Amino acid sequence: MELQLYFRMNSHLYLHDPQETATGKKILKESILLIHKIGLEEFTFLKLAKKAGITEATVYRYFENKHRLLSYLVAWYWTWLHWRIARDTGMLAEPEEKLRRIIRMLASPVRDDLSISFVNERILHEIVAEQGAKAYLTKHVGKDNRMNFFKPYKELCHFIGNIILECRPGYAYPHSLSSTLIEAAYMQKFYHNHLPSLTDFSEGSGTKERILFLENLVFGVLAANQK
Amino acid sequence: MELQLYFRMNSHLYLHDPQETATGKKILKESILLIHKIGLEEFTFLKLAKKAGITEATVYRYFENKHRLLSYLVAWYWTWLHWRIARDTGMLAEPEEKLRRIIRMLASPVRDDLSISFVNERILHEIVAEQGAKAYLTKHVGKDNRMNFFKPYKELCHFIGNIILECRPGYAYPHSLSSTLIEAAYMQKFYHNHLPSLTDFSEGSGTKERILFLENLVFGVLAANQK
DNA sequence: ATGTAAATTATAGTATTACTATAAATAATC
DNA sequence: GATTATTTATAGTAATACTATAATTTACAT
Repeated sequence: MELQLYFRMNSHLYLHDPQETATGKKILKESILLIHKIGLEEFTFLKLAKKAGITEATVYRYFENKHRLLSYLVAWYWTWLHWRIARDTGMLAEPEEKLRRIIRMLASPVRDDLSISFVNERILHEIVAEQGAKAYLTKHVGKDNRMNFFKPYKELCHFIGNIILECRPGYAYPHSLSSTLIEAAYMQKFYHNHLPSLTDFSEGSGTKERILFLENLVFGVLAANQK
Repeated sequence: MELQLYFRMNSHLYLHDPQETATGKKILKESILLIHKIGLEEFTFLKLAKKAGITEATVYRYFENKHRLLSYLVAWYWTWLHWRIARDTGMLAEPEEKLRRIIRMLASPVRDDLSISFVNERILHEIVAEQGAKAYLTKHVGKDNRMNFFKPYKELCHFIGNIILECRPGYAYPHSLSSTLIEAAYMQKFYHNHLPSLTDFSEGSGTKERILFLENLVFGVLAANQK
């Protein structure tokens, strides 16, 4: 029996739980590949259906529209990353050590061999980095928020915020620093790939330099806010 | 004779220079109001045309599509902000003082009485904050970049990066810190408005707190990277 | 095994969107 | 005042984002 990763998702994100059926899983798997390949704007349910060997109407039975599907995938991603971060920092004693590990995990590309589910996490990571912001940059962000679509992201942000507070009890902006850190990790990667003059990283992967920048940023701020 | 603000824009952004005709200016003015009102997803050239009292085809004579129009508006905005920042920091002696002024300008809402053009800068500022990222979060970001669509943003980023370098010659990440600062200023405002638990700001405008957070961030990093 | 209900998928359609082609009107210039 | 260039209007098309309903498959109780 194969190990399957399963996260219970907010039921308002879907019409029909895609994790429950083979067709649903195929929709998730293929939509990740297709959104990654052609981008959210070009992505349609018809193209997805053809790629997945099902009909358009079938996709509509699972997801109201492509934005909901994106929100689902993004929520799944943050849930997964949070789970991984919690797992990999749990045994560390010092909050500074935890923070260092988190920065490394935020800034590093996802390795393929970690895929133990029907989701290609490496590709999904790239989708989140390149278009994840579109999940909330909408006019209906308030409504979506009231339905708790962003809960996984918020929980990760709080998790990291608490570690920041452990490092510097009394620091006034743990959540703002946490959300800034997460955004900067993904943003700097995007900029380095596509608009490199907005960064100071040399050609190549740049992962190490990005980690150094983020460490310098976070620990610089913390050093300036001594206990 | 009325004072009119005019920036020469990258000619690849439009098919027909909207700043040259009354109809063109009307398109800019009304598109800002409409995108702000209904969001980029719901925004169509037909709706814009009806609102502006012209036909859809007329809009297409000026802009290839709505994404180009957004790119134009966003580029205009960064050009305008850069001009304002250069103007308001030029007479300041100390780089730290300049940086403080820049942070204030990035984090503060735009006041209405500054509108001396056919563009409503206050509304445009909100568009850039809420959906400006969509201008580059696309599959064709590389192509757009090669056509220099993002030059105004890059130039602002370099301008601020140079001031950071004046504060700390030898600091390794002036551009990354600059782009992170700009993004964080807008992002924290968006979060504060729509996903407040990702920040630590109290209800109300939060402008002062956002400025304090950003100052603490930037000057904390700089303090940790002593000359 | 078989009948019935429930779940799932397929087919067919509609209004809107994102354009293009071309005709008509207006303005600019000599 | 005629010619040319510019601008706008009209009319269309293929694709998109859905909805309604019919057909099929699956589930499972007897």
